[in-house]
Amino acid sequence: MAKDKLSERQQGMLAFIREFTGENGYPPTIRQIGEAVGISSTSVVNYNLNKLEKDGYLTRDLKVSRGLRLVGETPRGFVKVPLVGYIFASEPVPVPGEASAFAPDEAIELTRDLLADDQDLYALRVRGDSMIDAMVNEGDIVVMKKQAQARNGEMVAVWLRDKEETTLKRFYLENGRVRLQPANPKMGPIFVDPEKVEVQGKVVLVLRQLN
Amino acid sequence: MAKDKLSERQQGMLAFIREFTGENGYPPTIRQIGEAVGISSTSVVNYNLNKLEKDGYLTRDLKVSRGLRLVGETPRGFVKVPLVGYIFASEPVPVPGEASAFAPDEAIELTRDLLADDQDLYALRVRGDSMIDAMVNEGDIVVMKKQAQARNGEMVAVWLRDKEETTLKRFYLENGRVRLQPANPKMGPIFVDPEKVEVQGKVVLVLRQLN
DNA sequence: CATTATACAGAACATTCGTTCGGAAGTCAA
DNA sequence: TTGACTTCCGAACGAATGTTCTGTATAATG
Repeated sequence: MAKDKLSERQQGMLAFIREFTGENGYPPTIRQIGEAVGISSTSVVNYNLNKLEKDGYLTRDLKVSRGLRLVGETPRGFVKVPLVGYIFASEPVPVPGEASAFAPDEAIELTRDLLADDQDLYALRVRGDSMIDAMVNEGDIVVMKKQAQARNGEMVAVWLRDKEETTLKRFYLENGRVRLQPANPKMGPIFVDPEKVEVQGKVVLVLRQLN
Repeated sequence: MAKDKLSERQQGMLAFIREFTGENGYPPTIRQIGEAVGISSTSVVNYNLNKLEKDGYLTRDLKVSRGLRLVGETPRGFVKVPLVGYIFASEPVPVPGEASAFAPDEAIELTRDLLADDQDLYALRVRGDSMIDAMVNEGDIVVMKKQAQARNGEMVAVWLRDKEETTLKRFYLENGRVRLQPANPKMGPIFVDPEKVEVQGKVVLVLRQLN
């Protein structure tokens, strides 16, 4: 609660805890903190840690070695999504084989709060500019969730049998036909016979890195 | 190195370590691991940990409490980017004030490998569909790096003084004039007097979450 | 059969590590 | 001044925790 400014020592402690934890994968002990910031007595470190906790900068688990956690650093929720290939209009999208749970030459790491769900995900790099109507372009990465069915309104990757083409669209089944709505609101939908549509997966995230 | 398959116990240990660490921010003790997977003797846990280390599944720091680290389990690279507002065509983009280092009602967390740089970043939510030519749309999130100058080829947010409009384009200064190139390759560039262009920041990442 | 390696248990041991206590020095207000 | 409060130190205590040792059972090997 005390909204006092932190003492230099306390700032140093926070900085050290952050750095140490990042480097070692576990937090430092009281004695390590003391040594780092130049405190000879463990009780003083303890004293300041309690203060920092009261001020809301960290959480302590009493009686537990290294029982520290910086608040805000918390979530620690990662998802590693294998980058399994490319997506472009003229081919069906690759779907990672069941068996090959692991062979990802590459993977991207995302924080879990970017995703609603973290099961059955895989990522594809967009190749070519044939998907501009889906607002994705060469180099973008689309994160897909493996599923063969789509619910209305979901953005899915579909393979159009007769056109022999992959496309990313919002999916609507209505009046016995499938309406595929481009992401770009300035473009109109296309209508397809449900028999001719193969849902390859649902798009859950699009990433575009600029450099 | 032993490429034997892991015993069920060892898999359980790895899973527990991963879960515990994710939940608490620090790894479990030997005894906690033992309890979790049903091993009564600390020596047996130790034994299996050594085996797992030899097989390359984790790293141990001897003599150190909770001195465990799962390999491949992320170098813990987070970046917390404050979500400071909205971007739309009819207003200049907000730039977080120098002083207000903290006031982010919201923030998004990204893994560091998504970004080339992690300094001076902030995020904006796209409002409206007036930026479709930049391949971003309502609801998308753009991550910006604060900078007032652009180098050729960079994707920047610029404020066009005479049009009174914000736009996202690739920036090229050539022959004394500025060429602004839309992300959408099917659209042509616009040319502007350098005096009329205010660079508000560089776009480093575009995120689109679908739900 | 004897030998070796693996996987485990239990107990004891040795540190590491969090906690507590008495006290000292400084600041601030009554 | 006195008294409270804060910040610090040093030392000691006890619990938490990693390590080691002895021993057993099993399977594979020759």
